[in-house]
Amino acid sequence: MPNHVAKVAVSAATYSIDRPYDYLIPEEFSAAVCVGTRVEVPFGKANRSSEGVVLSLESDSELASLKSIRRVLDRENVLSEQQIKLALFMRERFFCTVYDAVRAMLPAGLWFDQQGKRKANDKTIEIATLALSGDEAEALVEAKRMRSPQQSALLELLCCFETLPTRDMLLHTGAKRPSLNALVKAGAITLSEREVYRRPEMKKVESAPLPELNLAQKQAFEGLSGLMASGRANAALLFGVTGSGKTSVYIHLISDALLKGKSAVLLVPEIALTPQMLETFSSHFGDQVAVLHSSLSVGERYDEWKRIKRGEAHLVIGTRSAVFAPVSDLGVLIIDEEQEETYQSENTPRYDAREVAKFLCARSGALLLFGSATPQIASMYAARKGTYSYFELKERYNEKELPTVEIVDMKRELRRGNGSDISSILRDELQRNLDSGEQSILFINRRGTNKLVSCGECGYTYRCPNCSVSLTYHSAKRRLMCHYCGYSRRVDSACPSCGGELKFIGSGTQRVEEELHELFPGVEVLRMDTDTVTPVGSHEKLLDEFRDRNIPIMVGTQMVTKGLNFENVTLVGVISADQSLYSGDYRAGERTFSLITQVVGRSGRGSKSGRAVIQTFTPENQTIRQAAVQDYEDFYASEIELRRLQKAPPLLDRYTVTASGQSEEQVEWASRYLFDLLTLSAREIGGTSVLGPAPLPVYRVNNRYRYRVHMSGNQSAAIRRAISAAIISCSSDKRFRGVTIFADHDPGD
DNA sequence: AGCACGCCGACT
DNA sequence: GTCGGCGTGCTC
Repeated sequence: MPNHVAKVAVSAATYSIDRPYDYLIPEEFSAAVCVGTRVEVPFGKANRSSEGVVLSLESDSELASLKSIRRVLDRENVLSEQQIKLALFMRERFFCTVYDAVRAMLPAGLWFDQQGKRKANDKTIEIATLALSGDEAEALVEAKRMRSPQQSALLELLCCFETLPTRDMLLHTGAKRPSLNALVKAGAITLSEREVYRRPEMKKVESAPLPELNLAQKQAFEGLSGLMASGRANAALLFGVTGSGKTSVYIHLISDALLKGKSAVLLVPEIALTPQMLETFSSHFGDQVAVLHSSLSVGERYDEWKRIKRGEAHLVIGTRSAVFAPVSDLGVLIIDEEQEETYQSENTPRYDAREVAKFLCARSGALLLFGSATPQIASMYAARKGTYSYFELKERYNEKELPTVEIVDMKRELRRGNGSDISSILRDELQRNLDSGEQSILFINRRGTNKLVSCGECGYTYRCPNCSVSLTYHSAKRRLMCHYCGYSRRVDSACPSCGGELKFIGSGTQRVEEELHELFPGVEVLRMDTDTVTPVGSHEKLLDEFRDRNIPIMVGTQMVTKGLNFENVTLVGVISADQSLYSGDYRAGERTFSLITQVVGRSGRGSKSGRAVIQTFTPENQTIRQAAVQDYEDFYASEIELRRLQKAPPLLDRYTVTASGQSEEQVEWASRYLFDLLTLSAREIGGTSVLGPAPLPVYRVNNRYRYRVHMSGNQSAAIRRAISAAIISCSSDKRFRGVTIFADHDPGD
């Protein structure tokens, strides 16, 4: 019985009507339509054309009459059966449509623009092939030498290589195009097109032997390798303190997978920050590496995707979306710095790469490895329960001591009359480093690192017209900007409200930089923040400069915390540790611990031992004290107790449902309605609680108001069903037209 | 989301 | 009589 019917996920279907739709397969497409190809189908009353993807093939349908597929959009399937299962899982897990999931899984180059043109095509180059036997060709080379020397030279070159790109041939011989055409006409050579890959640019590196492992690394590697070889679905946590050499374990594990003919995927939080890491991996795995991240061109990304799909690249390194790389026979999937929030997507589909990875590895029997120096409380909880296997690297590389850490009470500093950002203790430590020619890094733990502009007389501040936040001043652009929607405007010469003088309050890196100049006149300070690192690659340049020119002090934001490795840095200072602590969500402690640990870890990576100074207005705060002595165990113990009391994850599953729209009243009503629906469901499910609705901390973004309801319990599947039903009910309610609703599992903010 | 069907008021 | 208002319901 041939398959006449295709079940199709349609792009025009919204979440509330998203289901597989049956379409007839016209006779002429019966060979071309297979599972995982995209098709064009008529949809709705007006039979508007919509894209769709074939989920399965059936012999017939339960429905009496069906519409037919109009066109097949791919020559071969763009999704595997496995990936289709993943898309269906994502719909259920992240409250998106199947097609939303498909959109996230495929590279942008495969999609079509308004005119129906592909955004990236296969790139080809013209190549010439010798059409004569060796002897014949050599004879012709001689014959042509006098009358047509260019033709002769071209032919002679081709004799050595059989086939060559024509561009290179013309370049090498200096011959012109007509000579080449003449050879074609004479039947001496033939021209054809060959597909080439657009490869992202990478520094050329020498191939290197596998790094040597110390005892602890070896034990971790052998344990993990054993799990991988078992072929059973496994997840493991590798807890390795900063500088303990997790990367070496990754390299051995990946090499192990590749030797067994399997592929490997390595997810990193932010590729721009890890050029050193990329170099290391390409020195070991060369062309087997495919890189996927946001700063690739559409063409490059598409070609890397093809190399992976065709089995020409077996190791994928990339950010969040690389979890969708079309690898076959996955051996190991590693998520480095697994606590980072960048693994969670903030746009539709609002997926979490860690959840996707869990699904994929469970399905394929691959090993899933979470690596971190400061694991999520949830991950360590899973390891303690035995859900994850557990491995530890306790020793720092070549048994280096942790930096000595001093906590400075800024309240006391203030009482003593020092109102600046730099305490007397930090000042003395900086002086010590200046004297000894060693380098220091100062870290500012603040979100808005830009200047605030306000009136010195009436206190007026500039607010964003679209969002409920103040505008900040970007000196590079010389404009006031909104961080949430990108709105910008020029700054007035005087206060627009009272005509008073406007003050520029440098709230972050700039102010610290100025204070440093006052404290240490003539000492060079390198500043690194969004103001100084806008163009692509300038981040790297600044870091190289810091190292090569041995600049005494670097001041920066978040970006100075990640994976940097500078021999001569022996002092780090955290200007204010408090900022991330009191954001009001249950993961604030986790974030602060991780942040401080990472900063402190930048110190003393070379032969000299390191120091760290942490400034805080709450020196008695337990999390700060635990982070200072790098006592994760203790932090975990107190944090998990807190979670137990708060009934927070990981002891319960928590979901949030958010309504947003331009009318605050409508959004409020919609969220109230959601709350009522969910409360009813919660009563049915039992052991489930619903909180809210409440406006988000920044309750207006881009002219849209945002309200949120929380739902937690341990019946995760039932909760998800209830949320799905509530979203459908609410978004098909006419009273709430213009309100959009989305849900997240345990979001970070 | 779109789009058609359908059942009531202002117009040629 | 009919043009068009937007309430209601469906999308293979």
